[in-house]
Amino acid sequence: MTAAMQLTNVLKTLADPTRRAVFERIIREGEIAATGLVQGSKVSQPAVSQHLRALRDAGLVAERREGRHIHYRVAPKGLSPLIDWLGHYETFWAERFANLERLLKESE
Amino acid sequence: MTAAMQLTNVLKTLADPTRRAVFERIIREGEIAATGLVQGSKVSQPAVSQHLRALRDAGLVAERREGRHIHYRVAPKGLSPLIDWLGHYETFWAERFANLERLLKESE
DNA sequence: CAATCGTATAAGCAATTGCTTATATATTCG
DNA sequence: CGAATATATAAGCAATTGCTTATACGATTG
Repeated sequence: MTAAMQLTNVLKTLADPTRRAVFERIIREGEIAATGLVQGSKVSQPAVSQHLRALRDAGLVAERREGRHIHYRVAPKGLSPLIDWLGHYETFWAERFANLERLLKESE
Repeated sequence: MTAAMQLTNVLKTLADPTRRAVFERIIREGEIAATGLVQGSKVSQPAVSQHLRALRDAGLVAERREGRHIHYRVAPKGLSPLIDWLGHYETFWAERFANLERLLKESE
């Protein structure tokens, strides 16, 4: 799996609004079971399950089983391909992202 | 057009590897005509043209007509929806992106 | 003007995507 | 065990996507 492919995966995964909403909800809740995500969702339980699978495959969330429930939480490193890509081209949009490269180095 | 929709557009536009390659080439070249982008591309001239349209619609590139040629260049502000979104959730992946929010404020 | 070059659009098509309903696979409880 | 709960998978389908070839448009040149 090349870096470009990982980046493609992350971008595709976040590009769907419904799936991104699931991801953002996991962020806000910190940790939440799939049931909780289904409640208040516009789509069905299988749809949510499929989105969770996509998020997991992209490395954007991690899961923790607890009895019948599976609790999902964000895996911040999953965003690395995106952050790294932005940082790689930092010099080209220098004004807006002047310090991004330095920031990335600090966070290693 | 809501912020979420703009973000979706940017993510979808960058998620295609061929289109992203076109975007990255424009970044590297600084300014380049569509002809130049077609040369060395794996896909046909119409395909490149369609990708350029998508990039322009997403606000990621700008164009400058010069005779028969149309020169494309990056529009760094097109990435704002993505940067803003990352910044908005900065507190949740605090370690890796510790200073992103401050960075964003500085670059306003 | 006609020919040519650079670019865009149209139409069609195979592949992918995101959803649904139906069903399967855990896991727990009585 | 059997029933109930939590989640995943299967199958099917309409919509979207990215490509192609063919054609149109726009600007320059002779």
